[in-house]
Amino acid sequence: MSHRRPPAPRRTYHHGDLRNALLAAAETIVEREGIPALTLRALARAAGVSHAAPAHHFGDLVGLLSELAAVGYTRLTTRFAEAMAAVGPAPDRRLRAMGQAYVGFARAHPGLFQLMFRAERLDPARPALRAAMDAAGAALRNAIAARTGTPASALQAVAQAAALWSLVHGFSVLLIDGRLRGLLAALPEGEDAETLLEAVFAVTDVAAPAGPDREVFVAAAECA
Amino acid sequence: MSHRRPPAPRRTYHHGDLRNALLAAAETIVEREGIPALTLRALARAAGVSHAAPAHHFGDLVGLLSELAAVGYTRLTTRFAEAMAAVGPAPDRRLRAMGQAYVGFARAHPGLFQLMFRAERLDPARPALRAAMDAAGAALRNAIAARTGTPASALQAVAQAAALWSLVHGFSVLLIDGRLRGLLAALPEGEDAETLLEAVFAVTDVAAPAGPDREVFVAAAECA
DNA sequence: CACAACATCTTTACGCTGGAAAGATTCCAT
DNA sequence: ATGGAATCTTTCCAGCGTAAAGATGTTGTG
Repeated sequence: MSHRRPPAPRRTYHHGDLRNALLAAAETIVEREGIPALTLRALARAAGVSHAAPAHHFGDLVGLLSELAAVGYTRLTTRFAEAMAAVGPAPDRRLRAMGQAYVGFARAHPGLFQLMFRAERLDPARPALRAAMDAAGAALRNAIAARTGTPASALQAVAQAAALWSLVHGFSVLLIDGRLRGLLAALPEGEDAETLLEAVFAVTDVAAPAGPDREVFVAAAECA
Repeated sequence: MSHRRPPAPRRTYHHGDLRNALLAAAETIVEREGIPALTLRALARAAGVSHAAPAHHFGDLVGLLSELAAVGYTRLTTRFAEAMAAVGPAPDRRLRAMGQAYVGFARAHPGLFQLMFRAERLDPARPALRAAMDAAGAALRNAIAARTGTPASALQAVAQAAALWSLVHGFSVLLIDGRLRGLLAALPEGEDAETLLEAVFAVTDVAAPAGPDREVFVAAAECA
């Protein structure tokens, strides 16, 4: 089944598409045994090739991890698109759906997610990684801008973006690390991480219908 | 039974207080060269001892990293206490001060902060680490509970805690990783990460008594 | 003071890792 | 078909964590 596509950059020979096989094997290793277990040699063993074969395709370990992180970012981007398409055009719902997609991705692929933010083991200069990161970042920024509309100030616009990203990212990281176990245990019966996230959104009003009224109300409440 | 003198720790034998010397050297390595550079052998070289000496004090690498993370948590806890003591008894200000202390700690000790949340390289069963983590967590919970008062529901109470923690943690992680550089560059002249954090607090109304409008902010500040 | 038990550090050794270098195999263009 | 290039293997080296045994200074006990 070796069909040839003119612009196809992958020529199959011995193993046939070893590069993609390595990426797939790398992902299962990272999800099942964690990032430290993802070594060039372990990967080569899993793929049934010599330990030097991965280095040929990815240069070194940083190259492999960067390439794997890139597939993570593109997958996250498509997940963003799907989640937003599923809730219609309302900017509020779209932004909230994206936040849920962010956390959902982290829960579905914790190892990959952690790798995507392990800066010291990635090389952002790699074209694939940079492009994938830019795409994901652009999707996030667009959704935030669409919801914010015309902000009162540049500071507020930036703050809203930073707030939403910080919130969903922090929630994802803490949840994956099991740091929220205590809080989850304190939840009423039947509530899980997903409903907690919704409640977090409601409390922060970052991804909920907003207006200056609420802020004024809060300020007034503090006075009393 | 071992007496301990803070000013003159030269009480032990060969090297004298090698354990603390190792912890100090480990911190400088982690801050200057990152977590991957913190190896038992590099640490031994930095301390001028044989490469097996650290293993005797910490068991293995996980033990060393756990012990170092523990000093990070205790330092964070004292930073919490100092920051809250500096702003008086108002629960709002205290909570906000704690959030700022959280991010400030991450900025001051990025390597240590990252290590503290590198679950796969830590052993939470270590008494020192567990105790230090519990202390920091208790401080955080107390400050949140003091501000929340009597919440409308258990879900909301948990959500407020999760929201604040997620927000400051996510902000810290993204800031340290340089992921907020783009947003920081979009800030008005003279604004830095600190003012962005304040704006984030204002937007999320999790730890801020005021909205983004200066009038509202001033009004609320006068009330307090 | 003598001496044994102990804690601390060093030496040695083993298997694992990433990476470089060179050889072998297969594909592709000509 | 043939030369060149891409792909994979083999070999080798230094660094790593860790275990075990040896060396050295400290400390408790008579």
